[in-house]
Amino acid sequence: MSSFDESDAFEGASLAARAMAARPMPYLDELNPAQREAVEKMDGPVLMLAGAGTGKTKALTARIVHLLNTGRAQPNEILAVTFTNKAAREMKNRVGRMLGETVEGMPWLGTFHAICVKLLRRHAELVDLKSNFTILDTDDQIRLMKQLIVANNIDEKRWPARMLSGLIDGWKNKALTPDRLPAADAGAFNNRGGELYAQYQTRLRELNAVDFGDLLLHMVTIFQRHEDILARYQRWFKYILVDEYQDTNVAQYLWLRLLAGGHKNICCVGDDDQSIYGWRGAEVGNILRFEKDFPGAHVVRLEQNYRSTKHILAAASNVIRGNESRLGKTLWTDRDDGEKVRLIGHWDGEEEARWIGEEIEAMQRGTRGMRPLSLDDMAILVRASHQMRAFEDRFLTIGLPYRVIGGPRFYERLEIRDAMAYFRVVVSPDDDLAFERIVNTPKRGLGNVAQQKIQTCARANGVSLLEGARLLLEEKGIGGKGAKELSILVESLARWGRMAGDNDLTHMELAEIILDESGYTTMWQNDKTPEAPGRLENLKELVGHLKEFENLQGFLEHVSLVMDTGASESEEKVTLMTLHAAKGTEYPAVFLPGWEEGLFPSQRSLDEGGVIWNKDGKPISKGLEEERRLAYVGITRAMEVCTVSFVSNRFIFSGSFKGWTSMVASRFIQEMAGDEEPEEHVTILVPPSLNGGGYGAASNVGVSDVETRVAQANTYNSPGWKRMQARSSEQSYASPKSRQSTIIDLEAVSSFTLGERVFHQKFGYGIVQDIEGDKLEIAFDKAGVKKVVAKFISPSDDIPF
DNA sequence: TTCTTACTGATTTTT
DNA sequence: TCAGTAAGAA
Repeated sequence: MSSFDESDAFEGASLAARAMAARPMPYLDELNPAQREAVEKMDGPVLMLAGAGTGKTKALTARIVHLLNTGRAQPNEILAVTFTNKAAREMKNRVGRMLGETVEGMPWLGTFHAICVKLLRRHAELVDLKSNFTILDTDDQIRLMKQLIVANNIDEKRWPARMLSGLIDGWKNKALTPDRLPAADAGAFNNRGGELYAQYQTRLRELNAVDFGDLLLHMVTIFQRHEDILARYQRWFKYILVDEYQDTNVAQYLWLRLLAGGHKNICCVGDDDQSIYGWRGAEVGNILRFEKDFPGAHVVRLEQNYRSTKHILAAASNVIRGNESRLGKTLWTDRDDGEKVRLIGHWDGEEEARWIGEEIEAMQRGTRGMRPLSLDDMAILVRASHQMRAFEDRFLTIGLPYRVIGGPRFYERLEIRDAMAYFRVVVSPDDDLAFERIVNTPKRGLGNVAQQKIQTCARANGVSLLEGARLLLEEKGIGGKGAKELSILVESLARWGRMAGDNDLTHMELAEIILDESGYTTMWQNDKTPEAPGRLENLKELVGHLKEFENLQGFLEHVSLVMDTGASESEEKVTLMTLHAAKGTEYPAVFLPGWEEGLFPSQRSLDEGGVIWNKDGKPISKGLEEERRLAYVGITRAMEVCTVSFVSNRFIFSGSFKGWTSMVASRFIQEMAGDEEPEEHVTILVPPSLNGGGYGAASNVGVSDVETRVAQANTYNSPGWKRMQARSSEQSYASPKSRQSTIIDLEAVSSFTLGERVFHQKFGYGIVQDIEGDKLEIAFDKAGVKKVVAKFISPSDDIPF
């Protein structure tokens, strides 16, 4: 693939345009009438209401290609915004594929944030920043706020930094600057909210830093205050396209409206029924109001679904019909009826996980005449991430490979953030937050007291922390081993800084030198915790990623905006993720567990979601409607088989309460079946371990029922399970002694020998590699090498199932 | 200063 | 359950 710079892009596109114009435009022929309409209506405001699976990305990319081919705009005159890097990447690729080129020439296709960074770097001085400002992530943000809270003598236990961060984020999402904050909001956070917000903004400016919310907010401010600049961009961006419009917040909305204010050539694509980020500041109102905001808007509905079978679509439509605030679409498909949505009730979460595990294995083999599915074709979508644990436990036990989407990402890990903080200080010595993070990591004997002194010294002289530390050392304001270590660190940082300018040294070599000489690598090598090897592994991987960048600076810039590595795995795996993370994906087989009142819809969304009134004055719960959209998103991920399940008993941890709670099936289950013909699209499955049972029985279990079920469903009555229980209590007795004597220690684990095959409840089967006191090092078949306490291990012939 | 133990509190999450 | 933190002990 060849790349071309912006001046070449002009030639390339017009050549392509002429070549394309000479024959029918093939990309138009592949579109259905609605999609085609959305592509060909190029001027003026267009709202593309694209239901789930209706080929929205296809239409959007075809529109871009069409704009280019018809010569309406050059690649760099089109502004195309998405929410995620993934979406941006995909669109770039697809446009590129259609044009037969990588589209290096579309510099303004990206996320809101990425585009705003680019713009803000050009105009930083207008909001009192330098153009090399740093972008703080959530972690830095919270640490900064914590400092402010402490400095203001506020009890950080009653008023946690996380809470303040949530408030300020919320205000920024609503485009509220400190001076425009309504009194009611300013009074939040123990009456200090507004004040702290203003202080926080001042601190950011002092640090020459912005947070994610600022990227948008600063640009809105600039556009509002400087008409000439706004006008320039209004003219420059001839066409604007917005993906996932239902997810835009107020700040993004204002930003778009300002930019589109001139020609109004804006095309927004979205689906009000898939708006699930209200809690994060997204305003469904933006999409519902589009026609008012842009009078004369052309609305196109994409309603033909290419993804799911008729039954699945019908069940999804039944659910979403329960919502009042929607624009209304009716999805249809010319695919087969397919299989009905399957519904199954279980006794408890463990049984649910076990059943799904077995079902997945069955589908892999190919059941009931259905084609065998790959594990990659199956996904389990849960409401809250803690629900994943039950499945992970089960899958590890049976050795079913799975992948978790979401969760802590690479660049959020402790060791990665530490390493990057080192890089940050080297690249920009003024980065106080990064300096703070690494000054005593690894331990250098620089505790609170010493760090306080550095702070004071820096502030007194009006310099950065690093500079302050240097001055402090000169003045001999600090002694002992801390002083020695600190001077080593200060010198090293200066040395690495000089090395960064050295052309003979690659930035990867520099990174390794920094990590080694700072003692950071050694710190993890000496660490005995089981995570340490993984962390070292991650550090290696980090250095590997550097290869793709020209220098450390470029790398850091990229990482602050793109938090995923985009690494793909090759092995076949079942996917486990939250419903939120599932938006935009599709799988032949989808499992939707945990459909119970209080869990899904979640209690909190019902309590806190707020209420709005419909035109008849009837109250409708915003929270419930969003949950319902989530249910809709879940069902519509399925292409061929959709399995919904719920349990009658769940172990709940909520606040101080901990214990078994009996659950009631989610209202969405009833809604899914529809009113008129209950079982037209839904079929009820009976758990294999039960005779009778079924829907009603499992959702409302009486006491006598409970007892019989325990007897039937409980595999734990097996001798193996009992022996394991006995063993674990026996050895927890033994472990206190093990602290005193190694000899007794060995006795406690003497039932295991090197090379013995054993079983662990969470990690499954493995081989004992090493015995160290009451800890065993075991090479697990599926979970890798781990150190485990002996009491959690049983000989493998002792397994309970 | 650092290691240990006790306590708390718990959706959803991208940039 | 589990992680993250706060207070207390060595």
